[in-house]
Amino acid sequence: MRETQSSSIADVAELTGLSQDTLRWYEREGILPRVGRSASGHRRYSERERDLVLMLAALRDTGMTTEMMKEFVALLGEGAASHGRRVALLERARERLAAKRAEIERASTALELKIGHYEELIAAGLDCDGAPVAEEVRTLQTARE
Amino acid sequence: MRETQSSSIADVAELTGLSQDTLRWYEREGILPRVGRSASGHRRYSERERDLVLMLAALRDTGMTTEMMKEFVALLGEGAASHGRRVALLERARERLAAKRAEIERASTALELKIGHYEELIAAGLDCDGAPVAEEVRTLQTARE
DNA sequence: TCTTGACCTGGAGTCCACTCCAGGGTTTAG
DNA sequence: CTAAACCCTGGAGTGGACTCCAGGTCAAGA
Repeated sequence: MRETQSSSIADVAELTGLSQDTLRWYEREGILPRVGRSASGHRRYSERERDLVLMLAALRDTGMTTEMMKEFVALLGEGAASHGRRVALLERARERLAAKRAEIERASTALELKIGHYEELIAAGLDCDGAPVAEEVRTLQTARE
Repeated sequence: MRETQSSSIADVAELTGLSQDTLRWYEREGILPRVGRSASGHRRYSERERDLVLMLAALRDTGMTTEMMKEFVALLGEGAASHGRRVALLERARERLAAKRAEIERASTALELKIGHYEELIAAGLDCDGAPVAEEVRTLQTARE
């Protein structure tokens, strides 16, 4: 039986949804360890390497920074003893996410208030200073572009 | 009675939480219309201008882009007839926010799964391939740094 | 008078995560 | 033999929203 097939960068890009440029850039930045090359110097991804890229794509999609991804890959190299530190890293990512969520919720509330404010003004036929709005202006108010 | 006091850029920065550099940059980019100047060329913000900056700071905090802020200020100049278009702009901001929220929720779910995965492995005393982990390694697993 | 401090302008630099490009090699189909 | 695909490297460019800086003006205080 032949060894597990290796894939080209195009295959891995397709598989993971990362662009070829991104794959090359991850390698240059040391986020992804150097991938094997064919005789002609083209990247050939082994199954292990493919799986690693898939995991990195998943971590990226959790909003992790590339710096954290790099740390995570380093921990993978340390085996099972680093499980605790991996969890800690993931929890840092969770905290980042929680902060972003809080930020969004806050912004959302503020925005709804502001939208409500304008809708009230329009409904009441008033301008921002509380003065009534002329009829011919009111017909313009529902225009959206 | 004297006219309402004008403020220095330092005051307005303090009031709005925007940096002096940001205030100057908003003006340069045309997000904020040119502010009045004193005889010596220093910015003097009138009450109206202060309120406008406060509003911009609030819009910024809703995650609006500076481009949208610029549009919004332009609509302010058109008076009550632009209320509808202002609402439309705010609704665009709302959609951006909704998209970001969806993104975060998705990321959050993925992250919880991943954290759960590692916690299970540690609890079960297994490494990623399902092989048992040696006792002396297990004591390292709870280490977080 | 000298210094300090607040402010001015225009331009350059920063961060992040890519993305694009020039210039070159190799492999495959016709 | 040649053209088209595919890939390589190192370096430069992008976008958004600032942030920093050099070099200069101006007013008030010791």
